[in-house]
Amino acid sequence: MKMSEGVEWALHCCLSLSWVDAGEAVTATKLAAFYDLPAAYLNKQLQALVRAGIVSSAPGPRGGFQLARGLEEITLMDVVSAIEGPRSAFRCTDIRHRGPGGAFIAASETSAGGSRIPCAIAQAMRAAELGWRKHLAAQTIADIKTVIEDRSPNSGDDIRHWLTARSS
Amino acid sequence: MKMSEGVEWALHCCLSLSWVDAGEAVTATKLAAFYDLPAAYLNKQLQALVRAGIVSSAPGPRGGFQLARGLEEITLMDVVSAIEGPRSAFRCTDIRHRGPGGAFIAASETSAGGSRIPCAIAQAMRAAELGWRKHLAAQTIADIKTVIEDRSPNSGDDIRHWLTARSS
DNA sequence: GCAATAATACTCGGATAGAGTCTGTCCGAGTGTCTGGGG
DNA sequence: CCCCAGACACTCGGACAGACTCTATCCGAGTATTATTGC
Repeated sequence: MKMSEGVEWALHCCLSLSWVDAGEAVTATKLAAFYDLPAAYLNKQLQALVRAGIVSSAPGPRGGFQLARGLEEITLMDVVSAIEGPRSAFRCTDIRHRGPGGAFIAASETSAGGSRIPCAIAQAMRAAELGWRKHLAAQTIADIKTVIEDRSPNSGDDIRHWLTARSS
Repeated sequence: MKMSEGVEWALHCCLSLSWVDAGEAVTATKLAAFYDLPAAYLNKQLQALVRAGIVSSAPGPRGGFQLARGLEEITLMDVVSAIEGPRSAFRCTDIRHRGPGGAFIAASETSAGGSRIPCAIAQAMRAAELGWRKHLAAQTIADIKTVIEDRSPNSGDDIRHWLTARSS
Protein backbone atom coordinates (compact mmCIF):
# COMPACT_ATOMS: atom_id res chain seq x y z
CA MET A 1 0.00 0.00 0.00
CA LYS A 2 1.99 2.91 -1.30
CA MET A 3 0.62 6.33 -1.96
CA SER A 4 1.56 7.87 -5.28
CA GLU A 5 4.51 10.24 -5.27
CA GLY A 6 2.29 12.62 -7.19
CA VAL A 7 0.60 13.55 -3.93
CA GLU A 8 3.79 15.00 -2.51
CA TRP A 9 4.52 16.75 -5.78
CA ALA A 10 1.03 18.23 -6.00
CA LEU A 11 1.11 19.50 -2.43
CA HIS A 12 4.45 21.22 -2.91
CA CYS A 13 3.28 22.72 -6.19
CA CYS A 14 0.12 24.13 -4.61
CA LEU A 15 2.24 25.65 -1.91
CA SER A 16 4.65 27.18 -4.40
CA LEU A 17 1.83 28.52 -6.54
CA SER A 18 0.43 30.29 -3.51
CA TRP A 19 3.39 32.65 -3.45
CA VAL A 20 3.16 33.89 -7.00
CA ASP A 21 0.93 36.88 -7.68
CA ALA A 22 -2.69 36.24 -8.56
CA GLY A 23 -3.25 36.16 -12.31
CA GLU A 24 0.29 34.97 -12.93
CA ALA A 25 0.60 31.44 -14.31
CA VAL A 26 3.56 29.10 -13.81
CA THR A 27 4.34 26.41 -16.34
CA ALA A 28 4.78 22.77 -15.48
CA THR A 29 8.28 22.95 -16.92
CA LYS A 30 9.21 25.66 -14.45
CA LEU A 31 7.77 23.84 -11.46
CA ALA A 32 9.49 20.63 -12.53
CA ALA A 33 12.83 22.39 -12.86
CA PHE A 34 12.37 23.97 -9.45
CA TYR A 35 12.04 20.57 -7.77
CA ASP A 36 14.13 18.58 -10.29
CA LEU A 37 11.21 16.40 -11.39
CA PRO A 38 10.27 14.92 -14.79
CA ALA A 39 8.31 17.75 -16.40
CA ALA A 40 5.87 15.72 -18.48
CA TYR A 41 4.91 13.53 -15.58
CA LEU A 42 4.45 16.45 -13.23
CA ASN A 43 2.24 17.96 -15.91
CA LYS A 44 0.11 14.83 -15.69
CA GLN A 45 -0.36 15.28 -11.97
CA LEU A 46 -1.23 18.94 -12.40
CA GLN A 47 -3.86 17.92 -14.91
CA ALA A 48 -5.45 15.84 -12.19
CA LEU A 49 -5.56 18.94 -10.00
CA VAL A 50 -7.23 20.82 -12.85
CA ARG A 51 -9.88 18.13 -13.19
CA ALA A 52 -10.51 18.43 -9.45
CA GLY A 53 -10.90 22.18 -9.71
CA ILE A 54 -7.94 22.93 -7.46
CA VAL A 55 -5.85 24.74 -10.04
CA SER A 56 -6.71 26.24 -13.39
CA SER A 57 -4.66 25.93 -16.54
CA ALA A 58 -4.07 28.15 -19.57
CA PRO A 59 -2.44 27.04 -22.82
CA GLY A 60 -0.06 28.90 -25.09
CA PRO A 61 2.68 31.40 -24.28
CA ARG A 62 2.28 33.07 -20.90
CA GLY A 63 0.16 30.06 -20.05
CA GLY A 64 0.58 27.63 -17.17
CA PHE A 65 -1.10 26.79 -13.90
CA GLN A 66 -2.41 28.86 -11.05
CA LEU A 67 -4.53 28.19 -8.01
CA ALA A 68 -8.24 28.14 -8.73
CA ARG A 69 -9.26 29.08 -5.19
CA GLY A 70 -7.82 30.28 -1.93
CA LEU A 71 -5.44 28.13 0.07
CA GLU A 72 -7.92 28.01 2.92
CA GLU A 73 -10.30 26.23 0.55
CA ILE A 74 -7.81 23.51 -0.39
CA THR A 75 -7.53 20.66 2.10
CA LEU A 76 -5.03 17.85 2.04
CA MET A 77 -7.96 15.55 1.38
CA ASP A 78 -8.78 17.45 -1.80
CA VAL A 79 -5.30 16.95 -3.19
CA VAL A 80 -5.05 13.30 -2.14
CA SER A 81 -8.44 12.58 -3.64
CA ALA A 82 -7.52 14.38 -6.85
CA ILE A 83 -4.33 12.36 -7.35
CA GLU A 84 -5.24 9.00 -5.85
CA GLY A 85 -8.85 8.88 -6.95
CA PRO A 86 -11.97 8.58 -4.84
CA ARG A 87 -11.74 4.85 -4.09
CA SER A 88 -10.90 3.81 -0.56
CA ALA A 89 -7.76 1.85 0.22
CA PHE A 90 -9.55 -1.10 1.79
CA ARG A 91 -11.96 -2.75 -0.59
CA CYS A 92 -14.24 -5.43 0.74
CA THR A 93 -14.59 -8.24 -1.76
CA ASP A 94 -17.14 -10.01 0.40
CA ILE A 95 -15.25 -13.25 0.75
CA ARG A 96 -17.58 -14.12 3.61
CA HIS A 97 -20.29 -14.71 1.02
CA ARG A 98 -18.15 -16.84 -1.26
CA GLY A 99 -17.65 -20.55 -0.83
CA PRO A 100 -19.33 -22.82 1.71
CA GLY A 101 -18.92 -20.23 4.43
CA GLY A 102 -21.38 -17.95 2.72
CA ALA A 103 -24.22 -20.32 3.37
CA PHE A 104 -23.95 -19.92 7.12
CA ILE A 105 -24.47 -16.17 7.20
CA ALA A 106 -26.81 -15.91 4.27
CA ALA A 107 -29.82 -16.74 6.38
CA SER A 108 -29.01 -14.97 9.58
CA GLU A 109 -27.29 -11.79 8.39
CA THR A 110 -29.25 -10.96 5.29
CA SER A 111 -31.90 -8.37 5.96
CA ALA A 112 -35.44 -8.75 4.77
CA GLY A 113 -35.17 -6.47 1.77
CA GLY A 114 -32.39 -8.58 0.31
CA SER A 115 -29.77 -5.92 0.95
CA ARG A 116 -26.88 -7.44 2.83
CA ILE A 117 -25.76 -6.19 6.18
CA PRO A 118 -22.26 -4.81 5.72
CA CYS A 119 -19.38 -7.00 6.84
CA ALA A 120 -18.28 -6.11 10.35
CA ILE A 121 -14.65 -6.24 9.27
CA ALA A 122 -15.27 -3.90 6.38
CA GLN A 123 -17.12 -1.56 8.72
CA ALA A 124 -14.19 -1.45 11.12
CA MET A 125 -11.66 -0.86 8.37
CA ARG A 126 -13.82 1.81 6.83
CA ALA A 127 -14.20 3.57 10.16
CA ALA A 128 -10.44 3.72 10.59
CA GLU A 129 -9.95 5.02 7.08
CA LEU A 130 -12.63 7.60 7.67
CA GLY A 131 -10.60 8.83 10.62
CA TRP A 132 -7.64 9.23 8.34
CA ARG A 133 -9.68 11.15 5.80
CA LYS A 134 -11.09 13.42 8.48
CA HIS A 135 -7.58 14.32 9.58
CA LEU A 136 -6.71 15.13 5.99
CA ALA A 137 -9.84 17.18 5.47
CA ALA A 138 -9.21 19.15 8.65
CA GLN A 139 -5.90 20.53 7.43
CA THR A 140 -5.69 23.08 4.66
CA ILE A 141 -2.61 24.03 2.71
CA ALA A 142 -2.93 27.46 4.27
CA ASP A 143 -2.13 25.84 7.62
CA ILE A 144 1.05 24.36 6.21
CA LYS A 145 1.98 27.65 4.63
CA THR A 146 1.69 29.30 8.02
CA VAL A 147 4.12 26.80 9.52
CA ILE A 148 6.65 27.31 6.76
CA GLU A 149 6.42 31.09 6.87
CA ASP A 150 7.01 30.97 10.59
CA ARG A 151 10.16 28.97 10.05
CA SER A 152 11.58 31.00 7.19
CA PRO A 153 9.71 34.21 6.48
CA ASN A 154 11.67 35.14 3.38
CA SER A 155 11.49 31.87 1.47
CA GLY A 156 8.21 32.91 -0.10
CA ASP A 157 9.77 35.88 -1.83
CA ASP A 158 12.67 33.77 -3.08
CA ILE A 159 10.34 31.18 -4.53
CA ARG A 160 8.13 33.77 -6.19
CA HIS A 161 11.12 35.45 -7.79
CA TRP A 162 12.51 32.18 -9.07
CA LEU A 163 9.21 30.94 -10.47
CA THR A 164 8.24 34.20 -12.15
CA ALA A 165 11.62 34.94 -13.72
CA ARG A 166 11.20 34.97 -17.48
CA SER A 167 14.46 33.28 -18.44
CA SER A 168 15.30 30.10 -16.60
CA MET B 1 -3.29 3.41 -3.27
CA LYS B 2 -4.86 0.02 -2.84
CA MET B 3 -4.54 -2.16 0.20
CA SER B 4 -3.69 -5.79 -0.46
CA GLU B 5 -6.61 -8.19 -0.52
CA GLY B 6 -4.60 -10.35 1.83
CA VAL B 7 -5.62 -8.06 4.67
CA GLU B 8 -9.27 -8.95 4.27
CA TRP B 9 -8.38 -12.62 3.95
CA ALA B 10 -6.18 -12.58 7.02
CA LEU B 11 -8.81 -10.83 9.14
CA HIS B 12 -11.49 -13.32 8.20
CA CYS B 13 -9.14 -16.23 8.81
CA CYS B 14 -8.23 -14.97 12.29
CA LEU B 15 -11.90 -14.65 13.05
CA SER B 16 -12.64 -18.15 11.81
CA LEU B 17 -9.71 -19.61 13.71
CA SER B 18 -11.08 -18.08 16.89
CA TRP B 19 -14.04 -20.46 16.81
CA VAL B 20 -12.10 -23.70 16.60
CA ASP B 21 -11.03 -25.32 19.84
CA ALA B 22 -7.65 -24.41 21.25
CA GLY B 23 -4.98 -26.86 20.21
CA GLU B 24 -6.79 -27.71 17.01
CA ALA B 25 -5.05 -26.61 13.80
CA VAL B 26 -6.78 -25.74 10.53
CA THR B 27 -4.97 -26.13 7.23
CA ALA B 28 -4.64 -23.38 4.66
CA THR B 29 -6.39 -25.65 2.18
CA LYS B 30 -9.42 -25.84 4.42
CA LEU B 31 -9.60 -22.14 5.04
CA ALA B 32 -9.19 -21.46 1.34
CA ALA B 33 -12.00 -23.85 0.48
CA PHE B 34 -14.21 -22.23 3.08
CA TYR B 35 -13.92 -18.81 1.44
CA ASP B 36 -13.27 -20.04 -2.12
CA LEU B 37 -9.79 -18.54 -2.31
CA PRO B 38 -6.60 -19.76 -4.00
CA ALA B 39 -5.09 -22.06 -1.38
CA ALA B 40 -1.41 -21.49 -2.11
CA TYR B 41 -1.75 -17.75 -2.07
CA LEU B 42 -3.76 -17.74 1.12
CA ASN B 43 -1.01 -19.88 2.59
CA LYS B 44 1.39 -17.10 1.71
CA GLN B 45 -0.64 -14.58 3.64
CA LEU B 46 -0.90 -16.89 6.63
CA GLN B 47 2.87 -17.21 6.59
CA ALA B 48 3.05 -13.45 7.02
CA LEU B 49 0.82 -13.79 10.08
CA VAL B 50 3.17 -16.46 11.42
CA ARG B 51 6.18 -14.17 10.98
CA ALA B 52 4.28 -11.49 12.87
CA GLY B 53 3.52 -13.89 15.71
CA ILE B 54 -0.24 -13.66 15.27
CA VAL B 55 -0.79 -17.31 14.39
CA SER B 56 1.39 -20.39 14.82
CA SER B 57 1.89 -23.11 12.25
CA ALA B 58 2.56 -26.85 12.43
CA PRO B 59 3.71 -29.01 9.53
CA GLY B 60 2.73 -32.55 8.67
CA PRO B 61 -0.55 -34.39 9.10
CA ARG B 62 -2.84 -32.86 11.70
CA GLY B 63 -0.83 -29.70 11.07
CA GLY B 64 -2.12 -26.30 10.07
CA PHE B 65 -2.58 -22.88 11.62
CA GLN B 66 -4.01 -21.70 14.90
CA LEU B 67 -4.08 -18.42 16.79
CA ALA B 68 -0.92 -17.73 18.73
CA ARG B 69 -2.60 -15.45 21.27
CA GLY B 70 -6.00 -14.34 22.41
CA LEU B 71 -8.26 -12.33 20.15
CA GLU B 72 -8.12 -9.41 22.55
CA GLU B 73 -4.39 -9.25 21.88
CA ILE B 74 -4.78 -9.02 18.10
CA THR B 75 -5.57 -5.57 16.78
CA LEU B 76 -6.48 -4.66 13.24
CA MET B 77 -3.21 -2.77 13.14
CA ASP B 78 -1.29 -5.97 13.87
CA VAL B 79 -2.84 -7.74 10.92
CA VAL B 80 -2.50 -4.83 8.53
CA SER B 81 1.12 -4.35 9.52
CA ALA B 82 1.81 -8.07 9.11
CA ILE B 83 0.43 -8.18 5.58
CA GLU B 84 1.27 -4.74 4.25
CA GLY B 85 4.59 -4.28 5.96
CA PRO B 86 5.67 -1.60 8.38
CA ARG B 87 6.25 1.19 5.86
CA SER B 88 3.84 4.10 5.86
CA ALA B 89 1.68 4.86 2.83
CA PHE B 90 2.99 8.39 2.37
CA ARG B 91 6.72 8.51 1.81
CA CYS B 92 8.44 11.86 1.76
CA THR B 93 11.10 11.94 -0.94
CA ASP B 94 12.21 15.41 0.10
CA ILE B 95 11.66 17.06 -3.23
CA ARG B 96 11.94 20.39 -1.45
CA HIS B 97 15.66 19.75 -1.13
CA ARG B 98 16.13 18.78 -4.74
CA GLY B 99 16.72 21.22 -7.56
CA PRO B 100 17.13 24.98 -7.27
CA GLY B 101 14.36 25.20 -4.71
CA GLY B 102 16.45 23.33 -2.20
CA ALA B 103 18.90 26.18 -1.96
CA PHE B 104 16.31 28.55 -0.50
CA ILE B 105 15.42 26.45 2.50
CA ALA B 106 18.81 24.90 3.10
CA ALA B 107 20.03 27.87 5.05
CA SER B 108 16.94 28.84 6.96
CA GLU B 109 15.37 25.50 7.78
CA THR B 110 18.39 23.35 8.45
CA SER B 111 19.07 23.10 12.13
CA ALA B 112 22.49 23.64 13.58
CA GLY B 113 23.36 20.00 14.00
CA GLY B 114 22.92 19.32 10.30
CA SER B 115 19.78 17.30 10.87
CA ARG B 116 17.03 18.65 8.71
CA ILE B 117 13.79 19.92 10.08
CA PRO B 118 11.09 17.60 8.77
CA CYS B 119 9.03 18.83 5.85
CA ALA B 120 5.81 20.45 7.08
CA ILE B 121 3.85 18.59 4.41
CA ALA B 122 5.30 15.26 5.45
CA GLN B 123 4.48 16.07 9.06
CA ALA B 124 0.86 16.79 8.23
CA MET B 125 0.49 13.65 6.14
CA ARG B 126 2.15 11.59 8.81
CA ALA B 127 -0.15 12.98 11.48
CA ALA B 128 -3.20 11.98 9.46
CA GLU B 129 -1.84 8.52 8.84
CA LEU B 130 -1.08 8.18 12.51
CA GLY B 131 -4.73 8.88 13.22
CA TRP B 132 -5.64 6.03 10.91
CA ARG B 133 -3.21 3.69 12.62
CA LYS B 134 -4.55 4.64 16.02
CA HIS B 135 -8.05 3.73 14.93
CA LEU B 136 -6.76 0.39 13.71
CA ALA B 137 -4.81 -0.25 16.88
CA ALA B 138 -7.82 0.60 19.03
CA GLN B 139 -9.94 -2.19 17.59
CA THR B 140 -9.25 -5.83 18.30
CA ILE B 141 -10.62 -8.80 16.45
CA ALA B 142 -12.42 -9.70 19.64
CA ASP B 143 -14.51 -6.57 19.18
CA ILE B 144 -15.51 -7.66 15.70
CA LYS B 145 -16.30 -11.13 16.94
CA THR B 146 -18.68 -9.63 19.49
CA VAL B 147 -20.54 -7.78 16.77
CA ILE B 148 -20.89 -10.88 14.64
CA GLU B 149 -22.01 -13.08 17.50
CA ASP B 150 -24.63 -10.52 18.36
CA ARG B 151 -25.98 -10.67 14.86
CA SER B 152 -25.92 -14.42 14.43
CA PRO B 153 -25.16 -16.33 17.62
CA ASN B 154 -25.00 -19.76 16.00
CA SER B 155 -22.69 -19.04 13.10
CA GLY B 156 -19.67 -19.76 15.26
CA ASP B 157 -20.71 -23.33 15.83
CA ASP B 158 -21.40 -23.85 12.15
CA ILE B 159 -18.00 -22.53 11.18
CA ARG B 160 -16.21 -24.63 13.78
CA HIS B 161 -17.96 -27.78 12.63
CA TRP B 162 -17.16 -27.10 9.00
CA LEU B 163 -13.51 -26.28 9.61
CA THR B 164 -12.83 -29.20 11.93
CA ALA B 165 -14.60 -31.88 9.87
CA ARG B 166 -12.01 -34.45 8.84
CA SER B 167 -13.28 -35.12 5.33
CA SER B 168 -14.05 -32.13 3.18
C1' DG C 1 3.18 55.54 -38.65
C1' DC C 2 -0.59 52.18 -38.02
C1' DA C 3 -3.46 48.16 -38.69
C1' DA C 4 -4.28 43.69 -40.37
C1' DT C 5 -2.33 39.28 -41.28
C1' DA C 6 0.42 35.27 -41.39
C1' DA C 7 4.10 32.71 -39.37
C1' DT C 8 5.95 31.24 -35.05
C1' DA C 9 7.11 29.56 -30.63
C1' DC C 10 5.26 27.95 -26.59
C1' DT C 11 1.75 25.67 -23.56
C1' DC C 12 -1.33 22.05 -22.02
C1' DG C 13 -3.65 17.53 -22.96
C1' DG C 14 -4.06 12.92 -23.99
C1' DA C 15 -2.08 8.66 -26.12
C1' DT C 16 1.93 5.53 -25.81
C1' DA C 17 6.05 2.39 -23.54
C1' DG C 18 8.74 0.69 -19.24
C1' DA C 19 9.31 -0.58 -14.19
C1' DG C 20 7.74 -2.22 -9.86
C1' DT C 21 4.47 -4.47 -7.00
C1' DC C 22 0.58 -7.40 -6.17
C1' DT C 23 -1.55 -11.78 -7.42
C1' DG C 24 -1.31 -16.54 -8.39
C1' DT C 25 1.18 -21.13 -8.97
C1' DC C 26 4.50 -24.80 -8.35
C1' DC C 27 7.61 -27.98 -6.11
C1' DG C 28 10.71 -29.41 -2.22
C1' DA C 29 11.84 -30.10 3.04
C1' DG C 30 10.01 -31.73 7.11
C1' DT C 31 6.75 -34.27 10.22
C1' DG C 32 3.16 -37.26 12.17
C1' DT C 33 0.61 -41.45 10.89
C1' DC C 34 -0.20 -45.97 9.38
C1' DT C 35 1.20 -50.69 8.13
C1' DG C 36 3.89 -54.75 8.51
C1' DG C 37 7.01 -57.70 10.91
C1' DG C 38 9.39 -59.45 14.94
C1' DG C 39 9.67 -60.58 19.91
C1' DC D 1 -0.55 -59.34 22.42
C1' DC D 2 2.97 -55.53 22.40
C1' DC D 3 6.88 -53.02 20.40
C1' DC D 4 9.62 -51.33 16.68
C1' DA D 5 11.01 -50.00 12.06
C1' DG D 6 10.04 -48.49 7.56
C1' DA D 7 7.21 -46.43 4.07
C1' DC D 8 3.82 -43.13 3.31
C1' DA D 9 0.70 -39.24 3.04
C1' DC D 10 0.08 -34.76 4.35
C1' DT D 11 1.51 -29.97 5.70
C1' DC D 12 4.00 -25.70 5.53
C1' DG D 13 7.72 -22.85 3.34
C1' DG D 14 10.03 -20.59 -0.06
C1' DA D 15 11.17 -20.11 -5.20
C1' DC D 16 9.06 -19.15 -9.78
C1' DA D 17 5.64 -16.79 -13.62
C1' DG D 18 1.58 -13.56 -14.93
C1' DA D 19 -1.40 -9.29 -14.34
C1' DC D 20 -2.14 -4.82 -12.99
C1' DT D 21 -0.99 -0.19 -11.47
C1' DC D 22 2.37 3.42 -11.08
C1' DT D 23 6.06 5.91 -13.41
C1' DA D 24 7.95 8.09 -17.31
C1' DT D 25 7.90 9.77 -22.12
C1' DC D 26 6.41 11.53 -26.63
C1' DC D 27 3.67 13.98 -29.95
C1' DG D 28 -0.49 16.68 -31.43
C1' DA D 29 -4.26 20.64 -30.70
C1' DG D 30 -4.67 25.24 -29.47
C1' DT D 31 -3.20 30.12 -28.30
C1' DA D 32 -0.66 34.62 -27.37
C1' DT D 33 3.19 36.67 -29.36
C1' DT D 34 5.91 38.60 -33.01
C1' DA D 35 7.43 39.86 -37.44
C1' DT D 36 5.85 41.31 -41.92
C1' DT D 37 3.27 43.60 -45.36
C1' DG D 38 0.11 46.82 -47.18
C1' DC D 39 -2.20 51.25 -46.59
